[in-house]
Amino acid sequence: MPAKTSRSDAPSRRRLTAEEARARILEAAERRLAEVGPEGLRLTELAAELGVSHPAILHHFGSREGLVVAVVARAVGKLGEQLQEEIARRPQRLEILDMIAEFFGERGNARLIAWLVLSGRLGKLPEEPTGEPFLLKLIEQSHERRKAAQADREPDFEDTRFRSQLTALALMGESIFGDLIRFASGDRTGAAKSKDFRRRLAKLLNDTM
Amino acid sequence: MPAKTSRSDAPSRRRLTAEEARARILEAAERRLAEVGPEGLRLTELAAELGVSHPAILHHFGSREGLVVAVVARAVGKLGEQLQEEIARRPQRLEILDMIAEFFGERGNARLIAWLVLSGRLGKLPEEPTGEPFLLKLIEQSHERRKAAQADREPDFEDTRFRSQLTALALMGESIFGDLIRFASGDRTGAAKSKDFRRRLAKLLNDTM
DNA sequence: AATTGTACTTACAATCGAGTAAGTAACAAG
DNA sequence: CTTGTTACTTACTCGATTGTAAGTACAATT
Repeated sequence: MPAKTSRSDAPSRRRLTAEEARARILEAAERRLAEVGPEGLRLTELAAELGVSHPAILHHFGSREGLVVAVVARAVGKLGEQLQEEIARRPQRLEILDMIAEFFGERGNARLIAWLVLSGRLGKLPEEPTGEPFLLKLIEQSHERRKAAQADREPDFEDTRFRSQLTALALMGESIFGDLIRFASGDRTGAAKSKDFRRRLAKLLNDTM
Repeated sequence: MPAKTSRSDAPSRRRLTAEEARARILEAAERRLAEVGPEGLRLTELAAELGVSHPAILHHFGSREGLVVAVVARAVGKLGEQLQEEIARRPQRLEILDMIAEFFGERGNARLIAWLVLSGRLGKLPEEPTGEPFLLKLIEQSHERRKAAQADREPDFEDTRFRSQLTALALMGESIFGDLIRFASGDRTGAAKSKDFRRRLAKLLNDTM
Protein backbone atom coordinates (compact mmCIF):
# COMPACT_ATOMS: atom_id res chain seq x y z
CA MET A 1 0.00 0.00 0.00
CA PRO A 2 1.92 3.01 -1.18
CA ALA A 3 1.18 6.29 0.59
CA LYS A 4 -0.85 6.04 3.73
CA THR A 5 -4.43 7.18 3.57
CA SER A 6 -3.93 9.86 6.15
CA ARG A 7 -1.15 11.04 8.41
CA SER A 8 -2.21 11.33 12.03
CA ASP A 9 0.16 14.20 12.84
CA ALA A 10 -0.38 16.17 9.67
CA PRO A 11 -0.50 19.85 10.67
CA SER A 12 -2.41 20.89 7.53
CA ARG A 13 0.30 20.80 4.88
CA ARG A 14 1.44 24.05 3.26
CA ARG A 15 1.32 24.13 -0.48
CA LEU A 16 3.23 26.63 -2.59
CA THR A 17 2.39 27.76 -6.08
CA ALA A 18 4.55 26.24 -8.76
CA GLU A 19 6.31 29.56 -9.22
CA GLU A 20 7.12 29.93 -5.55
CA ALA A 21 8.35 26.38 -5.30
CA ARG A 22 10.53 26.71 -8.38
CA ALA A 23 12.03 29.94 -7.09
CA ARG A 24 12.84 28.42 -3.72
CA ILE A 25 14.46 25.40 -5.31
CA LEU A 26 16.42 27.48 -7.82
CA GLU A 27 17.83 29.69 -5.13
CA ALA A 28 18.99 26.82 -2.96
CA ALA A 29 20.33 24.94 -5.97
CA GLU A 30 22.32 27.95 -7.10
CA ARG A 31 23.94 28.28 -3.71
CA ARG A 32 24.75 24.59 -3.61
CA LEU A 33 26.07 24.59 -7.16
CA ALA A 34 28.57 27.32 -6.38
CA GLU A 35 29.84 25.17 -3.55
CA VAL A 36 29.92 21.65 -4.87
CA GLY A 37 29.62 22.11 -8.61
CA PRO A 38 27.23 20.54 -11.07
CA GLU A 39 28.55 17.03 -10.49
CA GLY A 40 28.33 17.38 -6.75
CA LEU A 41 24.73 18.44 -6.56
CA ARG A 42 22.59 15.79 -4.85
CA LEU A 43 18.85 15.93 -5.20
CA THR A 44 18.19 14.21 -1.89
CA GLU A 45 20.53 16.59 -0.11
CA LEU A 46 18.98 19.63 -1.70
CA ALA A 47 15.51 18.34 -0.93
CA ALA A 48 16.40 17.75 2.71
CA GLU A 49 17.76 21.27 2.95
CA LEU A 50 14.46 22.58 1.63
CA GLY A 51 12.38 20.29 3.79
CA VAL A 52 10.73 18.49 0.89
CA SER A 53 11.06 15.10 -0.71
CA HIS A 54 13.39 14.80 -3.66
CA PRO A 55 10.68 13.80 -6.15
CA ALA A 56 9.16 17.22 -5.49
CA ILE A 57 12.18 18.72 -7.21
CA LEU A 58 11.90 16.29 -10.08
CA HIS A 59 8.25 17.23 -10.36
CA HIS A 60 9.21 20.85 -11.07
CA PHE A 61 12.30 20.35 -13.20
CA GLY A 62 11.84 16.97 -14.79
CA SER A 63 15.37 15.80 -14.14
CA ARG A 64 18.48 16.69 -12.25
CA GLU A 65 20.08 18.05 -15.39
CA GLY A 66 16.95 20.06 -16.05
CA LEU A 67 17.42 21.75 -12.71
CA VAL A 68 21.05 22.54 -13.46
CA VAL A 69 20.13 24.02 -16.83
CA ALA A 70 17.45 26.14 -15.20
CA VAL A 71 19.87 27.44 -12.61
CA VAL A 72 22.41 28.33 -15.28
CA ALA A 73 19.85 30.13 -17.42
CA ARG A 74 18.68 32.18 -14.47
CA ALA A 75 22.21 32.93 -13.27
CA VAL A 76 23.36 34.12 -16.68
CA GLY A 77 20.31 36.35 -16.92
CA LYS A 78 20.89 37.83 -13.49
CA LEU A 79 24.56 38.44 -14.26
CA GLY A 80 23.73 40.54 -17.29
CA GLU A 81 21.06 42.51 -15.46
CA GLN A 82 23.07 43.26 -12.37
CA LEU A 83 26.09 44.28 -14.39
CA GLN A 84 24.03 46.66 -16.53
CA GLU A 85 22.33 48.11 -13.54
CA GLU A 86 25.44 48.78 -11.50
CA ILE A 87 27.37 50.11 -14.46
CA ALA A 88 24.62 52.62 -15.16
CA ARG A 89 25.79 54.38 -12.01
CA ARG A 90 29.14 55.09 -13.75
CA PRO A 91 31.35 54.58 -10.75
CA GLN A 92 35.11 55.16 -10.48
CA ARG A 93 37.63 52.55 -11.55
CA LEU A 94 38.44 51.05 -8.16
CA GLU A 95 34.77 51.10 -7.33
CA ILE A 96 34.02 49.10 -10.47
CA LEU A 97 36.68 46.57 -9.59
CA ASP A 98 35.39 46.21 -6.05
CA MET A 99 31.89 45.78 -7.36
CA ILE A 100 32.86 43.11 -9.83
CA ALA A 101 35.04 41.42 -7.25
CA GLU A 102 32.17 41.40 -4.83
CA PHE A 103 29.93 39.94 -7.48
CA PHE A 104 32.45 37.27 -8.36
CA GLY A 105 33.77 36.51 -4.95
CA GLU A 106 31.33 36.89 -2.14
CA ARG A 107 28.32 35.67 -3.99
CA GLY A 108 30.22 32.70 -5.34
CA ASN A 109 29.50 33.60 -8.93
CA ALA A 110 33.04 33.06 -10.15
CA ARG A 111 32.97 29.60 -8.64
CA LEU A 112 29.69 28.85 -10.31
CA ILE A 113 30.93 30.10 -13.68
CA ALA A 114 34.15 28.16 -13.27
CA TRP A 115 32.29 24.95 -12.49
CA LEU A 116 30.09 25.43 -15.50
CA VAL A 117 32.96 26.17 -17.84
CA LEU A 118 34.98 23.23 -16.59
CA SER A 119 32.07 20.84 -16.86
CA GLY A 120 31.42 22.03 -20.39
CA ARG A 121 28.04 23.57 -19.66
CA LEU A 122 29.14 27.10 -20.45
CA GLY A 123 31.40 28.57 -23.08
CA LYS A 124 31.02 25.78 -25.60
CA LEU A 125 29.68 26.57 -28.99
CA PRO A 126 26.90 27.14 -29.94
CA GLU A 127 27.09 29.57 -27.01
CA GLU A 128 23.40 29.39 -26.47
CA PRO A 129 23.39 29.81 -22.69
CA THR A 130 25.71 32.80 -22.84
CA GLY A 131 23.39 34.77 -25.05
CA GLU A 132 24.59 38.16 -26.21
CA PRO A 133 27.96 39.79 -25.60
CA PHE A 134 26.88 41.60 -22.47
CA LEU A 135 30.34 42.91 -21.64
CA LEU A 136 30.48 44.91 -24.84
CA LYS A 137 28.46 47.82 -23.48
CA LEU A 138 30.72 48.06 -20.46
CA ILE A 139 33.75 48.16 -22.72
CA GLU A 140 32.25 50.80 -24.96
CA GLN A 141 31.50 52.95 -21.97
CA SER A 142 35.03 52.50 -20.73
CA HIS A 143 36.32 53.54 -24.13
CA GLU A 144 34.26 56.71 -24.13
CA ARG A 145 35.73 57.62 -20.81
CA ARG A 146 39.24 57.05 -22.07
CA LYS A 147 38.62 59.27 -25.06
CA ALA A 148 37.28 62.02 -22.83
CA ALA A 149 40.29 61.78 -20.55
CA GLN A 150 42.79 62.36 -23.32
CA ALA A 151 41.61 64.50 -26.17
CA ASP A 152 45.00 64.49 -27.86
CA ARG A 153 45.91 60.96 -28.96
CA GLU A 154 42.90 58.81 -29.75
CA PRO A 155 43.06 55.49 -27.82
CA ASP A 156 42.71 52.26 -29.74
CA PHE A 157 39.44 50.43 -29.15
CA GLU A 158 41.15 47.06 -29.32
CA ASP A 159 43.41 48.22 -26.54
CA THR A 160 40.43 49.17 -24.40
CA ARG A 161 38.91 45.79 -25.05
CA PHE A 162 42.12 44.10 -24.05
CA ARG A 163 42.24 46.04 -20.80
CA SER A 164 38.67 45.08 -20.00
CA GLN A 165 39.34 41.46 -20.73
CA LEU A 166 42.43 41.59 -18.59
CA THR A 167 40.39 43.06 -15.77
CA ALA A 168 37.69 40.43 -16.02
CA LEU A 169 40.16 37.56 -16.22
CA ALA A 170 42.32 38.88 -13.41
CA LEU A 171 39.36 39.37 -11.11
CA MET A 172 37.81 36.01 -11.86
CA GLY A 173 41.17 34.38 -11.45
CA GLU A 174 41.76 36.26 -8.25
CA SER A 175 38.49 35.24 -6.71
CA ILE A 176 39.23 31.57 -7.38
CA PHE A 177 42.99 31.19 -7.31
CA GLY A 178 43.91 34.35 -5.43
CA ASP A 179 44.99 32.83 -2.16
CA LEU A 180 46.69 29.92 -3.87
CA ILE A 181 48.82 32.24 -6.02
CA ARG A 182 49.58 34.44 -3.05
CA PHE A 183 50.71 31.46 -1.07
CA ALA A 184 52.85 30.26 -3.94
CA SER A 185 54.39 33.74 -4.10
CA GLY A 186 55.34 33.67 -0.44
CA ASP A 187 52.74 36.33 0.19
CA ARG A 188 50.14 36.59 2.91
CA THR A 189 46.61 35.51 2.09
CA GLY A 190 43.16 36.80 2.86
CA ALA A 191 40.63 39.49 2.03
CA ALA A 192 42.94 42.41 2.80
CA LYS A 193 45.47 41.13 0.29
CA SER A 194 42.69 40.63 -2.21
CA LYS A 195 41.68 44.24 -1.80
CA ASP A 196 45.28 45.31 -2.16
CA PHE A 197 45.51 43.42 -5.42
CA ARG A 198 42.53 45.31 -6.76
CA ARG A 199 43.98 48.63 -5.67
CA ARG A 200 47.23 47.93 -7.47
CA LEU A 201 45.38 46.76 -10.55
CA ALA A 202 43.29 49.92 -10.62
CA LYS A 203 46.43 51.99 -10.27
CA LEU A 204 48.21 50.16 -13.07
CA LEU A 205 45.25 50.67 -15.38
CA ASN A 206 44.86 54.33 -14.46
CA ASP A 207 48.57 55.07 -14.88
CA THR A 208 48.62 53.65 -18.37
CA MET A 209 45.33 55.13 -19.42
CA MET B 1 33.41 -20.36 -7.88
CA PRO B 2 35.25 -17.09 -8.12
CA ALA B 3 38.09 -16.82 -10.61
CA LYS B 4 38.39 -19.61 -13.12
CA THR B 5 41.26 -22.00 -12.69
CA SER B 6 42.80 -21.23 -16.07
CA ARG B 7 41.99 -19.20 -19.14
CA SER B 8 42.17 -21.20 -22.33
CA ASP B 9 43.20 -18.27 -24.52
CA ALA B 10 45.68 -16.76 -22.12
CA PRO B 11 48.66 -15.59 -24.21
CA SER B 12 51.12 -15.58 -21.31
CA ARG B 13 50.08 -12.48 -19.39
CA ARG B 14 52.42 -9.50 -19.20
CA ARG B 15 53.19 -8.25 -15.74
CA LEU B 16 54.54 -4.78 -15.00
CA THR B 17 56.55 -3.78 -11.97
CA ALA B 18 54.62 -1.84 -9.37
CA GLU B 19 56.48 1.29 -10.35
CA GLU B 20 55.69 0.94 -14.04
CA ALA B 21 52.08 0.22 -13.36
CA ARG B 22 51.72 3.18 -11.02
CA ALA B 23 53.34 5.49 -13.55
CA ARG B 24 51.04 4.34 -16.33
CA ILE B 25 47.98 4.79 -14.17
CA LEU B 26 49.08 8.19 -12.90
CA GLU B 27 49.63 9.51 -16.36
CA ALA B 28 46.26 8.40 -17.64
CA ALA B 29 44.53 9.60 -14.48
CA GLU B 30 46.13 13.02 -14.77
CA ARG B 31 44.88 13.39 -18.31
CA ARG B 32 41.39 12.29 -17.34
CA LEU B 33 41.34 14.51 -14.28
CA ALA B 34 42.06 17.61 -16.33
CA GLU B 35 39.11 16.71 -18.51
CA VAL B 36 36.42 15.54 -16.16
CA GLY B 37 37.61 16.71 -12.77
CA PRO B 38 38.06 14.77 -9.56
CA GLU B 39 34.36 14.03 -9.20
CA GLY B 40 34.08 12.85 -12.75
CA LEU B 41 36.89 10.35 -12.63
CA ARG B 42 35.56 6.78 -12.93
CA LEU B 43 37.81 3.92 -11.99
CA THR B 44 36.14 1.48 -14.33
CA GLU B 45 36.49 3.91 -17.21
CA LEU B 46 40.12 4.61 -16.46
CA ALA B 47 40.81 0.91 -16.11
CA ALA B 48 39.17 0.16 -19.44
CA GLU B 49 41.30 2.83 -21.09
CA LEU B 50 44.39 1.18 -19.66
CA GLY B 51 43.24 -2.31 -20.52
CA VAL B 52 43.16 -3.55 -16.95
CA SER B 53 40.47 -4.30 -14.42
CA HIS B 54 39.52 -1.56 -12.02
CA PRO B 55 40.60 -3.44 -8.89
CA ALA B 56 44.11 -3.31 -10.32
CA ILE B 57 44.03 0.43 -9.80
CA LEU B 58 42.71 0.01 -6.29
CA HIS B 59 45.51 -2.45 -5.67
CA HIS B 60 48.10 0.24 -6.38
CA PHE B 61 46.43 3.25 -4.83
CA GLY B 62 44.18 1.85 -2.15
CA SER B 63 41.20 3.97 -3.03
CA ARG B 64 39.92 6.33 -5.64
CA GLU B 65 40.77 9.29 -3.45
CA GLY B 66 44.24 7.86 -2.94
CA LEU B 67 44.75 7.95 -6.68
CA VAL B 68 43.59 11.55 -6.88
CA VAL B 69 45.93 12.57 -4.07
CA ALA B 70 48.81 10.81 -5.79
CA VAL B 71 48.08 12.58 -9.06
CA VAL B 72 47.95 15.94 -7.32
CA ALA B 73 51.20 15.35 -5.47
CA ARG B 74 52.97 14.38 -8.66
CA ALA B 75 51.47 17.26 -10.64
CA VAL B 76 52.48 19.85 -8.08
CA GLY B 77 55.99 18.43 -8.01
CA LYS B 78 56.27 18.50 -11.78
CA LEU B 79 54.98 22.05 -11.93
CA GLY B 80 57.70 23.29 -9.61
CA GLU B 81 60.42 21.44 -11.47
CA GLN B 82 59.40 22.47 -14.95
CA LEU B 83 59.00 26.06 -13.90
CA GLN B 84 62.45 26.14 -12.32
CA GLU B 85 64.03 24.48 -15.27
CA GLU B 86 62.56 26.68 -17.95
CA ILE B 87 63.13 29.83 -15.96
CA ALA B 88 66.81 28.97 -15.63
CA ARG B 89 67.03 29.74 -19.35
CA ARG B 90 66.08 33.38 -18.55
CA PRO B 91 63.92 33.95 -21.57
CA GLN B 92 62.28 37.19 -22.67
CA ARG B 93 58.97 38.38 -21.26
CA LEU B 94 56.69 37.25 -24.07
CA GLU B 95 58.55 33.98 -24.19
CA ILE B 96 57.88 33.45 -20.50
CA LEU B 97 54.22 34.19 -20.97
CA ASP B 98 53.96 31.81 -23.89
CA MET B 99 55.73 29.14 -21.91
CA ILE B 100 53.45 29.52 -18.92
CA ALA B 101 50.43 29.70 -21.17
CA GLU B 102 51.51 26.54 -22.89
CA PHE B 103 51.97 24.86 -19.55
CA PHE B 104 48.57 26.00 -18.35
CA GLY B 105 46.62 25.65 -21.51
CA GLU B 106 47.72 22.92 -23.81
CA ARG B 107 48.64 20.45 -21.17
CA GLY B 108 45.43 21.09 -19.29
CA ASN B 109 47.20 22.07 -16.12
CA ALA B 110 45.08 25.13 -15.44
CA ARG B 111 41.99 22.98 -15.72
CA LEU B 112 43.45 20.45 -13.33
CA ILE B 113 44.40 23.13 -10.83
CA ALA B 114 41.01 24.76 -11.17
CA TRP B 115 39.22 21.47 -10.52
CA LEU B 116 41.34 20.86 -7.48
CA VAL B 117 40.84 24.32 -6.05
CA LEU B 118 37.10 24.22 -6.63
CA SER B 119 36.75 20.80 -5.09
CA GLY B 120 38.74 21.95 -2.07
CA ARG B 121 41.66 19.62 -2.65
CA LEU B 122 44.15 22.41 -3.25
CA GLY B 123 44.64 25.79 -1.66
CA LYS B 124 42.99 24.98 1.63
CA LEU B 125 45.01 25.42 4.74
CA PRO B 126 47.18 23.73 5.96
CA GLU B 127 48.54 24.04 2.40
CA GLU B 128 50.25 20.74 2.62
CA PRO B 129 49.89 19.70 -1.02
CA THR B 130 51.17 23.05 -2.27
CA GLY B 131 54.45 22.72 -0.47
CA GLU B 132 56.79 25.65 -0.66
CA PRO B 133 56.25 29.01 -2.34
CA PHE B 134 57.73 27.94 -5.66
CA LEU B 135 56.79 31.13 -7.45
CA LEU B 136 58.93 33.21 -5.15
CA LYS B 137 62.17 32.46 -6.98
CA LEU B 138 60.61 33.44 -10.27
CA ILE B 139 59.47 36.72 -8.75
CA GLU B 140 62.87 37.45 -7.27
CA GLN B 141 64.50 36.87 -10.61
CA SER B 142 62.01 39.16 -12.25
CA HIS B 143 62.80 41.79 -9.66
CA GLU B 144 66.52 41.57 -10.34
CA ARG B 145 65.86 42.13 -13.97
CA ARG B 146 63.75 45.18 -13.25
CA LYS B 147 66.47 46.65 -11.08
CA ALA B 148 69.05 46.09 -13.82
CA ALA B 149 66.82 47.70 -16.42
CA GLN B 150 66.45 50.94 -14.51
CA ALA B 151 69.36 51.87 -12.33
CA ASP B 152 67.87 55.23 -11.39
CA ARG B 153 64.66 54.70 -9.40
CA GLU B 154 64.67 51.50 -7.37
CA PRO B 155 61.50 49.45 -8.08
CA ASP B 156 59.37 48.29 -5.19
CA PHE B 157 59.50 44.55 -4.57
CA GLU B 158 55.83 44.47 -3.63
CA ASP B 159 55.06 45.97 -6.99
CA THR B 160 57.05 43.26 -8.74
CA ARG B 161 55.19 40.65 -6.76
CA PHE B 162 51.89 42.19 -7.73
CA ARG B 163 52.84 42.15 -11.39
CA SER B 164 53.82 38.51 -11.18
CA GLN B 165 50.59 37.62 -9.45
CA LEU B 166 48.65 39.53 -12.04
CA THR B 167 50.45 37.62 -14.76
CA ALA B 168 49.77 34.26 -13.19
CA LEU B 169 46.11 35.03 -12.53
CA ALA B 170 45.54 36.51 -15.96
CA LEU B 171 47.12 33.56 -17.72
CA MET B 172 45.29 30.96 -15.66
CA GLY B 173 42.07 32.86 -16.11
CA GLU B 174 42.75 33.18 -19.80
CA SER B 175 43.36 29.51 -20.31
CA ILE B 176 40.06 28.64 -18.65
CA PHE B 177 37.72 31.53 -19.27
CA GLY B 178 39.51 33.14 -22.21
CA ASP B 179 37.09 32.27 -24.94
CA LEU B 180 34.08 32.87 -22.73
CA ILE B 181 35.24 36.39 -21.87
CA ARG B 182 36.12 37.10 -25.47
CA PHE B 183 32.71 35.99 -26.57
CA ALA B 184 31.07 38.14 -23.91
CA SER B 185 33.16 41.07 -25.16
CA GLY B 186 31.95 40.65 -28.70
CA ASP B 187 35.43 39.53 -29.67
CA ARG B 188 36.53 36.62 -31.79
CA THR B 189 37.67 33.48 -30.03
CA GLY B 190 40.44 30.98 -30.55
CA ALA B 191 44.15 30.41 -30.15
CA ALA B 192 45.20 33.40 -32.24
CA LYS B 193 43.24 35.71 -29.97
CA SER B 194 44.76 34.01 -26.98
CA LYS B 195 48.21 34.70 -28.33
CA ASP B 196 47.22 38.28 -29.01
CA PHE B 197 46.13 38.66 -25.42
CA ARG B 198 49.53 37.53 -24.24
CA ARG B 199 51.31 39.91 -26.59
CA ARG B 200 49.30 42.82 -25.28
CA LEU B 201 49.87 41.77 -21.70
CA ALA B 202 53.62 41.53 -22.27
CA LYS B 203 53.59 44.97 -23.84
CA LEU B 204 51.61 46.48 -20.97
CA LEU B 205 54.05 45.03 -18.47
CA ASN B 206 57.10 46.11 -20.44
CA ASP B 207 55.80 49.62 -20.98
CA THR B 208 55.23 50.15 -17.27
CA MET B 209 58.40 48.47 -16.18
C1' DA C 1 -20.82 20.70 -2.69
C1' DA C 2 -18.68 18.33 -6.39
C1' DT C 3 -14.98 18.31 -9.59
C1' DT C 4 -10.70 18.97 -11.49
C1' DG C 5 -5.88 20.16 -11.59
C1' DT C 6 -1.64 19.77 -9.54
C1' DA C 7 1.86 20.21 -5.71
C1' DC C 8 3.70 16.85 -3.12
C1' DT C 9 4.08 12.36 -0.62
C1' DT C 10 5.77 7.38 0.22
C1' DA C 11 7.54 3.33 -1.69
C1' DC C 12 10.03 1.19 -5.02
C1' DA C 13 13.02 -0.03 -9.21
C1' DA C 14 17.17 0.28 -11.53
C1' DT C 15 21.70 1.63 -12.21
C1' DC C 16 26.11 2.65 -11.36
C1' DG C 17 30.39 2.88 -9.03
C1' DA C 18 33.72 2.04 -5.12
C1' DG C 19 35.54 -1.32 -2.60
C1' DT C 20 36.29 -6.54 -1.07
C1' DA C 21 37.21 -11.61 -1.25
C1' DA C 22 39.48 -15.08 -3.12
C1' DG C 23 42.07 -17.09 -6.36
C1' DT C 24 45.83 -17.24 -10.30
C1' DA C 25 50.06 -16.65 -12.53
C1' DA C 26 54.31 -14.14 -13.29
C1' DC C 27 58.73 -13.34 -11.49
C1' DA C 28 62.68 -13.59 -8.02
C1' DA C 29 65.38 -16.05 -4.77
C1' DG C 30 66.80 -20.19 -2.50
C1' DC D 1 62.49 -27.28 -8.96
C1' DT D 2 60.28 -25.27 -5.09
C1' DT D 3 58.61 -21.50 -2.65
C1' DG D 4 57.18 -16.90 -1.54
C1' DT D 5 55.69 -12.54 -3.01
C1' DT D 6 52.70 -9.73 -5.39
C1' DA D 7 50.52 -7.86 -9.70
C1' DC D 8 46.31 -8.66 -11.36
C1' DT D 9 41.72 -11.14 -12.38
C1' DT D 10 36.79 -12.50 -11.76
C1' DA D 11 32.84 -12.28 -9.10
C1' DC D 12 30.55 -10.17 -5.65
C1' DT D 13 28.52 -6.85 -2.03
C1' DC D 14 26.92 -2.59 -0.59
C1' DG D 15 25.61 2.05 -0.69
C1' DA D 16 24.20 6.02 -2.97
C1' DT D 17 21.38 8.36 -6.27
C1' DT D 18 18.28 9.29 -10.03
C1' DG D 19 13.96 8.44 -11.65
C1' DT D 20 9.02 6.18 -11.58
C1' DA D 21 4.41 4.64 -9.92
C1' DA D 22 0.70 5.49 -7.47
C1' DG D 23 -1.77 7.76 -4.37
C1' DT D 24 -3.13 12.09 -1.29
C1' DA D 25 -4.55 16.62 -0.06
C1' DC D 26 -4.88 21.45 -1.05
C1' DA D 27 -7.16 24.98 -3.68
C1' DA D 28 -9.60 27.05 -7.33
C1' DT D 29 -13.67 26.79 -10.47
C1' DT D 30 -18.18 25.78 -11.55
